[in-house]
Amino acid sequence: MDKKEQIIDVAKSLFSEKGFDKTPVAEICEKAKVSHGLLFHHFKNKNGLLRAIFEKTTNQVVEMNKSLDRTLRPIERLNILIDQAFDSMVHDKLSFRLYLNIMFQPSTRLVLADLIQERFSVLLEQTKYFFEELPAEKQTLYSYQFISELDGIGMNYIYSFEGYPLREIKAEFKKRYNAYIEENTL
Amino acid sequence: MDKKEQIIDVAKSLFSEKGFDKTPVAEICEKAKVSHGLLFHHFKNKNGLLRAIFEKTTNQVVEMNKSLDRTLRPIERLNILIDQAFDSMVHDKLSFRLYLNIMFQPSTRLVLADLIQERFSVLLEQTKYFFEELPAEKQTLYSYQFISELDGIGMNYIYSFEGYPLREIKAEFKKRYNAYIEENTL
Amino acid sequence: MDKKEQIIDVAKSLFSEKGFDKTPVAEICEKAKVSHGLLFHHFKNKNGLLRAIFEKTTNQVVEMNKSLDRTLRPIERLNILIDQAFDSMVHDKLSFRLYLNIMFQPSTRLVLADLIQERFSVLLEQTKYFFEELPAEKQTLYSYQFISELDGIGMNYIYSFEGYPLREIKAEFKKRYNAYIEENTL
Amino acid sequence: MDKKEQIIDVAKSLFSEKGFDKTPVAEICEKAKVSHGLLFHHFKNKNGLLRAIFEKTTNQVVEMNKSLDRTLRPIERLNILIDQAFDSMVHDKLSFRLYLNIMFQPSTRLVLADLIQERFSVLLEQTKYFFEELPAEKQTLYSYQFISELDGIGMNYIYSFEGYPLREIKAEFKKRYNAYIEENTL
DNA sequence: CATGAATGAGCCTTCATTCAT
DNA sequence: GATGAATGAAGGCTCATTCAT
Repeated sequence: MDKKEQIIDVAKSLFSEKGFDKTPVAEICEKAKVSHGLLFHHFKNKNGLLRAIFEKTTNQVVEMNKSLDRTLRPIERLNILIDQAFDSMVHDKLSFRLYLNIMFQPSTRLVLADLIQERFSVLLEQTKYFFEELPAEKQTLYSYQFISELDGIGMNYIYSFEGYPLREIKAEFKKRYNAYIEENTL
Repeated sequence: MDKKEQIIDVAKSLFSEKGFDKTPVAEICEKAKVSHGLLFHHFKNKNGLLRAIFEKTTNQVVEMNKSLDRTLRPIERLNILIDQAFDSMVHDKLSFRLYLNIMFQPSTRLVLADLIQERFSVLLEQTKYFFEELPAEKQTLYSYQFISELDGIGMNYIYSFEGYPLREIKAEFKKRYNAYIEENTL
Repeated sequence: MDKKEQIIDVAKSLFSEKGFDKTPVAEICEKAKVSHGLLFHHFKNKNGLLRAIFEKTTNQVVEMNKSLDRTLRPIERLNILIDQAFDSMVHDKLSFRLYLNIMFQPSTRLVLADLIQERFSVLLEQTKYFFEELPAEKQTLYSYQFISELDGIGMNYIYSFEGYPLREIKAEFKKRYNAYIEENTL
Repeated sequence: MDKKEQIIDVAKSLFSEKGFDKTPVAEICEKAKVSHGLLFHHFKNKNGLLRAIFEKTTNQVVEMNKSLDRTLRPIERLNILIDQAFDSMVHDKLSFRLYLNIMFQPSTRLVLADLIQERFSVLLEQTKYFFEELPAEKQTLYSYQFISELDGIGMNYIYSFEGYPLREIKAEFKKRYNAYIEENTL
């Protein structure tokens, strides 16, 4: 039982649930059954802990993307990714809430500025790759649009009061991006 | 110069810039040139101030919507609203940042729970109205989708590192929602 | 009973007795019967409190000097000052201990750098004035020497283990500086 | 490369530069490239390390004194010692700063109480020896005075803002103590 | 001799809120 | 309406020291 990993897990969960700023270090220690000192032994700061979490999550996202079978056609890979994306909205709300919390809290955003920048660049590149068969300017446009819409859907779904038509929205979403690729591929 | 209004303005600006939690009441007082006592005379507490700001903003959004000329056809009203929405992303980043900050900070979200619920309902209803000529289930679907995508575009644009293709995305967005209406209207 | 002044008094006493770094703010508050918050309401920092104390002491030293009757001859004024200086070693050990503690703790020295610089300049100027009848280079030399020796005597006396011959050293000290003036005045 | 000696050197340097209290053991370990465990293996605790340093320095001072050629006349030995003392002010500021820091920090003073007492006694005895040809009460007086003045000059020089007339002060100092001996020796 | 994970007490500081004037 | 001194709880962080390996 690696205590460092334990701290990260507990912290991620608490940050997601209560927000970074509203999570006392003391509570993390308590829940992770770890002394105060140890947390600061492994992480420079509360901020440092946040960075560690963010980096870990970025890696997971990138890995997920890399794992896509490159022998598949773009449109097939795209559909797999869309499935994964919507799946994680449903099954990994934790990560998504934390992501939203971090992104729109100026203080944390600042702390992670470089990592956010980096993650976004990677994501953008990987997304463009789905549209590789399209003209360059379309690749960029659709990528930004793809990411934006996915974010928007996620953020509305995650905190929605019942009745969010996720299934239908996903269907529509999938249909549309398939169309983008197909119409330009003819 | 109404001091109460002054407090609201300063607070809104600071909350947007630094985040609600990271804005000390003391700083609001200082910048608004008002004593601590006065602020708490006008607002029950810091949360009360936030609620006042949120309510005011909700009203403005609703007013904006109501002001749409009801003699116009839905598709025309829709296009006007889309223009307004994208315009405010560009010219009123303040409000949008504050909105995002508040929505995804569990603590503030809780404080405003009822107001958020209310604002969303109103927004959803008003949006459905654009799609009144479509079948009911489409109205709901497109409304959720419309709001989600707009949020997603806004949040990515507002915090983007240069190069966000807002103009093109807006064009695509407009084209698409026009199509939704037209194809179902035939 | 001005609470701010109360804090200063208690702090000065504690800083002197235990050293600045070893004096918890909590203890100052406790002894001054003042809340934690108030201390930080009046002083920016623990450092700010130290600066306030130092400034106040500097003013007292300067006032003491200014109060010397300017109609007296330099040599008379000098003797009065020497009396005062040795008196305060005996009766105001508090200030002297604090002074020594502050001066030789790199951290506090840094915090007070500008104030130390300033105090020293004023002291040097005022001291030179005693030797105004002497050639310029002697004025400077004797002033530095005067201050240095007084510091040295004070610091050895203040923490000495019994038996420090303060009286005799003072006599010798006085005799010598009188001689400096007289021999050059002929 | 004896690690114990290495620790002492690094610690002495850091204590001098930042002050004992403001030097974390961790930093000593880091700079000395030694683990925490090892430091506490060699020294009982941080205080123990300080004591080791102090004792070592005392020995060096005493050795310096002992090395004076006993066949020389007191006045000659005195002049050699004065040269050495002023030399070390210029070339071994490190030790002097540490000495000052330790002496006037109540906490460290307490930790070293016995060693300080001891060092002072030895120093006083050795100093008296320079004045052996004088009457007993003069021996004591001049010794205290000699030590005090030397301390005062050192502390003002070591932390002076440019322009300290060390050379002239030394000349005056030497002249005076030579005079003390000569006039009493006639 | 050597390492470094782990502990826990203690300290400075922030900040929303109250209340006498 | 208006002020600002005063409160007190809570939080982040440092650091000497121990101990299993």
